[in-house]
Parts: sequence; C-alpha cells; structure tokens
Amino acid sequence: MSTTGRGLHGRVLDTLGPEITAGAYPPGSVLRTDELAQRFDVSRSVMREVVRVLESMHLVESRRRVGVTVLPAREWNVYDPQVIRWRLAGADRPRQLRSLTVLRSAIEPVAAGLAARNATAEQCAELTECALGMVANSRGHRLEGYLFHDMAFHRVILTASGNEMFARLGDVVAEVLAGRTHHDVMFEDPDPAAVTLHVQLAEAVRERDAARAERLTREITEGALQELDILAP
Amino acid sequence: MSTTGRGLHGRVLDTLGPEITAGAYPPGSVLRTDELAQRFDVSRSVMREVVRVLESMHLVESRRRVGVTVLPAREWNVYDPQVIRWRLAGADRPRQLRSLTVLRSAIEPVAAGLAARNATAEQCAELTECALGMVANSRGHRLEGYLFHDMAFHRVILTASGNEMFARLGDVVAEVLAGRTHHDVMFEDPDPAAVTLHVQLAEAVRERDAARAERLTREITEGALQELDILAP
DNA sequence: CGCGGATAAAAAGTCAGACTTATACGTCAC
DNA sequence: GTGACGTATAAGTCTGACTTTTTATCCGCG
Repeated sequence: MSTTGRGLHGRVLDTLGPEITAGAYPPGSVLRTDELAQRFDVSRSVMREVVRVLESMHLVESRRRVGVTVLPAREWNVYDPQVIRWRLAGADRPRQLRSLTVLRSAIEPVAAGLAARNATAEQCAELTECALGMVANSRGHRLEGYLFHDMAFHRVILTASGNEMFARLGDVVAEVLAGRTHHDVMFEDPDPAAVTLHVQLAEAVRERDAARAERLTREITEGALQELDILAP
Repeated sequence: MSTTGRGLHGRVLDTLGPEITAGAYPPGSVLRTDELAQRFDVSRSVMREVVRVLESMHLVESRRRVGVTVLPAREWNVYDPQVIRWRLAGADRPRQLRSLTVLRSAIEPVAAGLAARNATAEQCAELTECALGMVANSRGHRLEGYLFHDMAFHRVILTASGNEMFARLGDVVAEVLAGRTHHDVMFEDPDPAAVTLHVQLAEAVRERDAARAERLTREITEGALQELDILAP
C-alpha cells in the first residue's frame, strides 16, 4: 500500500512529507537539515536526499545560509501521486477529494469520447467485463467487489483514450473512488442508475459512439459531483 | 528560463533528465551510480541525490545489487513540470504538444465555466485587460506581444476557476502556447476569430454566464486542436 | 543430468568528518 | 541614512570506509 517503503530515506519521507502537506509547518517556516537529521536519527547524507525529493515536489526550497523553507501550497506539485496520497491521508482530505472530483468531471467525458474512437477489441471486452462485475456486486453490501470493478472500469477508459496524460490519471481516479467508498458515506448499495450508466457506456464504446460515450460519462461524473454537494452547472 | 540551475546537483539533472526522457536509454537499461558520478565528474553523494530525484519522478528505479534501472515511459510522472519541459525540449515534442493540447481541450472549458462563477472583480478586470492586449497585438506581426497576453489570459481563467488542480496547469498551458508560437507554424498574424472569442469569453465571465463561457472556451480549444490536425468530435 | 543450498561478489545504502561556498546580517565609517 | 566590509551560518561538496541486500555462481547431492 505505502509506496516509498524501501530504504531509510523512504521512511523519513513518509513522515516528513505528510507533515508538510498537512500544514504542520506554515509557509515560510524554516527547517534545518542538521536538526532534521538529528530528529529522525539519520545521517545528513540521507536527510539531504529527502530534502532534494521534497524540493523536486516544490514542497520546500533549500537556500544557502537560510535553510529549508516550506513553500505555500500554491507552489506544490499537486499532480504528484505521492503528494496526492499524502494529502488524501491528511486533514484536508474532503477538500482534496472535491478538487479531484471536479478534475474527473472535466477529464473523463473527453477521455471516454476518445476511447470510443481508439479502444482495441481487447479493451472493449475488458470494459464489458468490468461493467458486468459492477452489476454482479451492486446488491447485498458487496461494496469491495463493486469498488474493484469500478476502479478497473475507469482505468480502462482512461487508458483506452490513447492519451498518456489521461492514462496517468488512472491511479488518481482509483484513489478517489476508493476514498469515497471507504471514508465517506456509502453504507448502502450503489445507485442503480449509476450502474446502468456504466453498462451503457461500455456499450457505447463498443459501438464506437463517441458522442454518446461522452454524454454518458458526463452523467456519471455529475452524479459524483452531486454526492459531494458540488453545484452542477 | 531553466529551472534547476542552482547547484552542482541541478546541472547534472539538467543533462541526465532530458537524456532519459528523450529515450536515450531504452526501458530496462541499467545505469550505475559510480559510473555516472565519474562521467559527470561529481561525487557519489551528489549523484545519489540526482538519482533520488529521478526516482521520485518515476523515470528510474534504484535497486540494490542491480543498479539504476530506466523505467518505461508509461511509468513517468508526466505531470511533473520538469518532466514536461524536458520532453518539450526533446525529440517527441510534437507528440507531447498534441497530448497537452487534448488535455487543454478537456480542462479549460470546465475551468472557464467555474471562473464565470468564482472570478473576483479584480480577475475580471485582468481578463479584459489581457483580451485588449491580444486585440492590440493581433496585427502587424507582433507575435511576442500577442503571446504574452494570451498566456496571461489563460492563466487567469485557470486560477479564477478556484480549483487548485486547474490552477496548477497554468504553466503547462503557457508552455504549450509558447511552443506553438515559437517552434511551429505561426508566421502570420493570429486568427481574428480566435481573438474575438477571447474578447467574448472575458465578457461572459464578467457577466457570470457560465454556460456561454464554457461554450466559447470549447470553441477556442477546438481551434487549437485543428491547428495540430487532431480530429474534432 | 538436474536441483538446492552454501558462498561470493557486486552495487546500492549508510555513516562520519572535514572542507568549501554563498549569503544574510550586523558593524563601522562616511 | 547609506554604503562598503567582515563575519557567522547553514547548505553544498568530497572522500573513504563500512553495511546490507540481492543476485549469480559453484559445488555436492540426489
């Protein structure tokens, strides 16, 4: 589940990264490499590597004679999967989930339209398989099984679009879907209407109906927006 | 212009990063830290920091007893601004430009719709100012001036949307616009229709007409797609 | 001939300490 | 008050030794 796991350096990162993204240090705060090394009981070499990684994520900035300065959230690389995970695990999780759901609502319809044009026969088959899996798990509190197929479904759509930028959002969408199922309200079985929409979407892609695929996906994502009480246009 | 500039570590990164994203080492290639350190004439400490950063971008993977393995492009963090710049500077620039333009066509209309709801009075003013600047530079080969206001315009839209994920794409869009003006065909003055659309968009946002703002932006981005010969739905 | 376990080698990982360099800040002269 | 100068500070760099993990090889046994 955790990503960096390996290495002493990764363990420090897994503590310090979430602290920063959680806002434990207000923007402009100054950390010193030596102090951090002492706190985590690692050598400066390791600490410097950690700082370099945080710097490449634009979470901090390292300057001579000053120290390691924490940057304002506006500067962060919010598309870095690591940063996304850290923020989703932190306090402003709801806020983050909203941002990402709005992003989904912009991306996925277009991706679905492209998928209808570019999907391979194999991808079409995967898609219908996932949709069937969703149907099969849509009743009787089989939330985990439903989630599994839901994540796979959207990942296939994004990949089949043929656009690498879209494909790379597969993990993010999966994270959002998982978050919705696990942490937020979702005690009951999923909305039957949503299930039907997914089945129809798989159908539309198979039949190369780009316009319909886009329209159906827009309905799906608007449902997701409404769940989070985000006003739909 | 260049980003990492500072530090010995940054200079090595500015050479090795572009090499990898350009595909100089096929996926699965193995690099050794010591050899790299020798090649760039830096100490292993510095080289290790470089490798750590590349690893956080998912360009490479470092494993004990094996070395530093180059990962397939599918794994790369393609939203990392650094990676985007490296790829735009490399050989598959056209491909990259297409991916990003498709991304724009998905994001910007939604962002414009949100901007119409959320933009502050100040942002509305900036928007009209940018649009006027575009008009003023739309004739007589004043491409640089036009580009400047065009970049600013889209940046304001993305920021005014109020969604941090959208806002963070400001740099990317700017890069795409700059790329179009500088490297690709754009000898003549910009399309008058596009200029008009921008003026109308600023108007729509000012008047809080979200639907119209979205529709106008869709027209703008479809124009961008057509310029690159990407089929529009 | 093939298989499994001991063994060795290779590369990253870690650490400690000394040295260099840039730079913010205070001081002093004007 | 302003400007030049010196100093303290924290990051940056280098070196060399040691540890750890993982892979490949080799050998003996079935």
